Amino acid sequence: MSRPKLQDVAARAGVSVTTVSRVLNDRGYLSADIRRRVAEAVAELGYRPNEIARSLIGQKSRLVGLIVPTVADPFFGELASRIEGELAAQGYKMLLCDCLENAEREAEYLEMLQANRVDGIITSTHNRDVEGYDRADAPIVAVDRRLGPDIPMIRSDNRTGGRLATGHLIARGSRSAVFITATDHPGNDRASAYRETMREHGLEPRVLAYGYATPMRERRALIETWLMDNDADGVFASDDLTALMVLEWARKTGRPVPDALRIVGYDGSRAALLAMPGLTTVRQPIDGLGARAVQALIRRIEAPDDADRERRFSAEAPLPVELHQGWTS
Amino acid sequence: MSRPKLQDVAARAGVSVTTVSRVLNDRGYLSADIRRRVAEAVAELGYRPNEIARSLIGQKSRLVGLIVPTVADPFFGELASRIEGELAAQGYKMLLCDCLENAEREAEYLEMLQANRVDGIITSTHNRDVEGYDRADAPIVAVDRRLGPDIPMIRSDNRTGGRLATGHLIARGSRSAVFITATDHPGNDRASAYRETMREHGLEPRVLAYGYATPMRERRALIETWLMDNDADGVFASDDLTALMVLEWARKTGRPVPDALRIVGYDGSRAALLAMPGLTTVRQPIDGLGARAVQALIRRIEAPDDADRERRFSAEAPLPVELHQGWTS
DNA sequence: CTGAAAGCGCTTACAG
DNA sequence: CTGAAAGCGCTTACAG
Repeated sequence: MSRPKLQDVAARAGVSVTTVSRVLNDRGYLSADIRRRVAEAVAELGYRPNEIARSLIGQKSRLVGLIVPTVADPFFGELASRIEGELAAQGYKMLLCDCLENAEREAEYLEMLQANRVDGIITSTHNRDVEGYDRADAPIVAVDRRLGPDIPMIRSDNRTGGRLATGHLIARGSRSAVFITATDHPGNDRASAYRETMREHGLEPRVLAYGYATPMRERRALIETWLMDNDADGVFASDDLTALMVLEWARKTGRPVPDALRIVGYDGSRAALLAMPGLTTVRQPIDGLGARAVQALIRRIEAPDDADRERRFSAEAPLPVELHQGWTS
Repeated sequence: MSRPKLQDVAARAGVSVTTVSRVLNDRGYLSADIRRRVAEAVAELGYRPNEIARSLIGQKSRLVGLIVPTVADPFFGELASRIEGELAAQGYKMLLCDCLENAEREAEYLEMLQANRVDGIITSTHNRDVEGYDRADAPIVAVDRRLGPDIPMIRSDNRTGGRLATGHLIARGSRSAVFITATDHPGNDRASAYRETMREHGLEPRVLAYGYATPMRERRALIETWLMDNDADGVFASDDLTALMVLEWARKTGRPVPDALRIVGYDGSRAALLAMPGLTTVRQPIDGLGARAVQALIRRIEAPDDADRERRFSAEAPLPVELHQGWTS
């Protein structure tokens, strides 16, 4: 027999579909006898309400879309994991959209999510010029990304993170640390914090930006070439994978770490620190970012017209980061 | 104005909803004029068909559920990324279910996915005793997990992987290599390959199994204690993160790698190899696993009664693995 | 070539 | 306390 529907349950319990629906949703007064009969019929048939039909009526799907560059990256993987966990706890399901750092795909995903009537969208890519976020009709929350005045941006304290990392490198004796990042644009608080801190100590900042779209191999080649050509006694990498790449390069080329080269990463995902607890890095509160993003989104979903919200959000301080001290610095 | 529906488009184009639907789905003969008028109305209104309504009718949702331990792990993160990419290419969306290695959650997710009428499920956890897979009414495909005779198991060649790793350790001079894994059950081909290979060389196999549910810290403590108490000149870890953990322990305790301790990991995710290209490891074809899992699932979805299928599947060889040689062995 | 009507599986006023 | 009917936004026979 194919999937039982409400009608089948009703027939079996000897009541109307209305009544079954009410028992299932616990609405209105139901006699104990009816409740029992319906419950029995549900159990006997192994009935499960069709959530698609429910969504169609309720005008809400309890579905949320998550757009990330890729969950193959440990930081975004952990972020996605936390967000999904938080959503599940609140009764929401999550559609995963893995953009592979491709702006076109991101735009398509944005369309797809809306066609599937998601209740909201969390986005955490860094593609530029993605059309459609402004005219989306679902609430949106951005993680570490400025998307527009109306879209809450959840983030941790990149400025303090950048200052911590740079200040630490200098305190450990580095005079010519370089900052390695994907993109060096004005909104990159880690970059500006790095520059500020270097200048405050009378040191010359140098930023190496490899670009998001660069494939892994080229990225590695680019960074290694730069390090070969430019003397640096410290590296502040904007993510841990890059920091570990530099560490391996140092081993390969015989540069003693940390004596000749101090290395500091960024993110502090569990996977990265499990693999390499010795890495000095700035830990972002990934759990906190996920929890806050979900909370902000659900607030927007469930109270779309809350006038105070914007104000409260803009008043919220970014989440705190902390320096994890390893042996690489 | 709220979301336009088919009716609004029809009114604007001056045709019936039937006609609009046909234009949208490109069914039957439509005059060029009508096509144009409908297209215009769609564009002007920014109309997007409600996929939920479509699903309700079509009896298919083009939704697939993916159940994994957690995408915070680089292997499962990369696997999820590939699976999602492959599904998207075939016009399917993916609901992510991150179990956090919790069998209860897995059972709930299984219910939820069916209530949401997913067209199929891909599962890749290792929880035991999860009820419900046998009586699920959606096609299921398992990745590296034996779930029952009717459920295709997609996997790479664990046996060869285990032999490669163990044989390599021995060839590099190791006499007392230990195999570290989550669970050491009879179905673990890597474990049996390790044992076989050790015995073939007249060496005594030793397996350290820490258990899936063990939290990270305890896992680390357990492994480190074992290594302290038992002399081993080689480690074959069943995943790269564990191998890297051992590597860091060796550094901390001053054991020269590879001279005193040879280390081989397993999986070879891009993230792990990017972070630590020097790690010797057995690379699984993660892209291939994802592609084959999706292909198998879609075959089941679109041709549910293909009698030859089982036979073809059981005949399919596991995907090949390869040894990536780094400096840790 | 196009439209009126029924129906997908539910929920929700509205009666009684 | 319970049920008949309308409707969520679409698609699909069935007519014309």
